Amino acid sequence: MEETGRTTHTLAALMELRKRILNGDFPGGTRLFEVALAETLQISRTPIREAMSRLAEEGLLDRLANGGFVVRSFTFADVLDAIELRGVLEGTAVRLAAERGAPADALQEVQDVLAQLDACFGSAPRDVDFEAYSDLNAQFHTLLTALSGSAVLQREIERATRLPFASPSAFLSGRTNIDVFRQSLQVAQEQHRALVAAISSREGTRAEFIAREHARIARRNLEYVILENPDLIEQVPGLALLNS
Amino acid sequence: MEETGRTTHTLAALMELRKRILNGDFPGGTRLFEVALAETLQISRTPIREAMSRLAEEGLLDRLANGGFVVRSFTFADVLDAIELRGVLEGTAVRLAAERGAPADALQEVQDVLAQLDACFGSAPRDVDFEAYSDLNAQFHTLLTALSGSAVLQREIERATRLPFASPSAFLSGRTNIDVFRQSLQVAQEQHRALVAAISSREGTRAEFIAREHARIARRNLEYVILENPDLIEQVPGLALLNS
DNA sequence: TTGACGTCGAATGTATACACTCCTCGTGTA
DNA sequence: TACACGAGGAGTGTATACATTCGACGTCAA
Repeated sequence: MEETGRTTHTLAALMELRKRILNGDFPGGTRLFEVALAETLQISRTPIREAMSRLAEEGLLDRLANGGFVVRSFTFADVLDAIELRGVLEGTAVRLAAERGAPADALQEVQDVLAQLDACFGSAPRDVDFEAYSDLNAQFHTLLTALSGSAVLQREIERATRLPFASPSAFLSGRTNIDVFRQSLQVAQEQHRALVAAISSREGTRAEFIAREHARIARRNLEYVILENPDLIEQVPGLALLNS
Repeated sequence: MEETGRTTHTLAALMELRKRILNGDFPGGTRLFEVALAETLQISRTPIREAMSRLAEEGLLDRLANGGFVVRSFTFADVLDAIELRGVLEGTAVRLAAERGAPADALQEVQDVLAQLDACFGSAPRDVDFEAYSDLNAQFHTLLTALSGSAVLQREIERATRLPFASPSAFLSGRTNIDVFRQSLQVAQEQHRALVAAISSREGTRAEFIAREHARIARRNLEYVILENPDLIEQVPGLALLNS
């Protein structure tokens, strides 16, 4: 993230507002007022404006026609669509990587992360180091998109992936104990391997297909988990902003 | 566009800066300073900041780590990638439209625009009403993406389409007299028809394929036109910001 | 010569006062 | 009752002064 640098009021407000939005303190459609937030956070309107502007960039806020911001409304269908979108974009990235030919050293780097991911799995099917897996998985996907050689695509993927819940594993893995979810990680890892293999052998179409399936499984898992445990929406910070 | 409303200094600065950037007044990599621009435009720093913030949203400016903005660098390869990306996204939209089944009235609306597009073509191969075609074409693509039924996807498509030159016909058609370009419009219109037909008959895979081919032709045309007429980069406003 | 250190300045961060706009609500009149 | 009009207030737009930060540059000493 970029907000590890200097601590300014703008960054503090940005993080605080993002936290509150994802936490569900402001339901979708809520209008945010500069003056009110300035009082709440004990700072002036200026950094509040700046922070809201950046949250609009991130897609968490919408600008109103005549000034002001409202919290963006996300439905459950939106979340599923975001995952599908991510699959399409990553699919394009790996297709391009295969078609254009990824540099050997970059490919090796991906292989290394892949091996590290393997190390997260223990002997039992449900024995997985979630914490490590999450981080490595994010790293894996980042390196993968970089293989495409398209700065434009990479940038848009980063954007789309930041949409709430575009990567369900990132926020579900550490917080739930649902078996179906744990076991799906084994499947995911299989796909990771197949993906890298397809890129290496320059099979663009196949790589794209696998990436899409990969996202589709993530999508289906989230769908399943939520439908089986509707109370998760209240429990998991970040899911609380859902409208429906 | 949204900037037809009330005329504020922020909007004035936004439009002026965007114009200058696209015009090539600020080459990619140029850092923009608040004070300097405030003096130039005879307004205070506040609306300048606001305008730059929005230009960062649009993807024309990049934020620097410790504050400030630089003009984003676009290479010719970036432009081609942006077109490819647009093809992928629109492809996804029409696939979803076909798979999920688009509402009949919305589909009819698309058919209407399709017919209007037909009316832009005269009897001779090169006899095309560019002005009308451009507007209708943009409208056609907008309606098409709306058929997907995915608000998230539609939003990201609008974003990606706003990237400079993601829709080459929009800025080339009215300004050039290149024959190959004129005739390609006939091909494009063929694809439009096939696209709508595929959606109507619920052939998602086929619809997606056509949309991608559609963008690929746009890409190839732009590539061809620019390589044959490198001086266009200087002549056409908006192309001037290219770095290489 | 090179490196550490301190000063200065340029540029952004922040606070705040004031201006403007739009919406709401009440009042008046037909 | 219905509608036009106008005042008031809520909220954002804008200007500006001041604070803060970071980097450039020069100085000094090893």
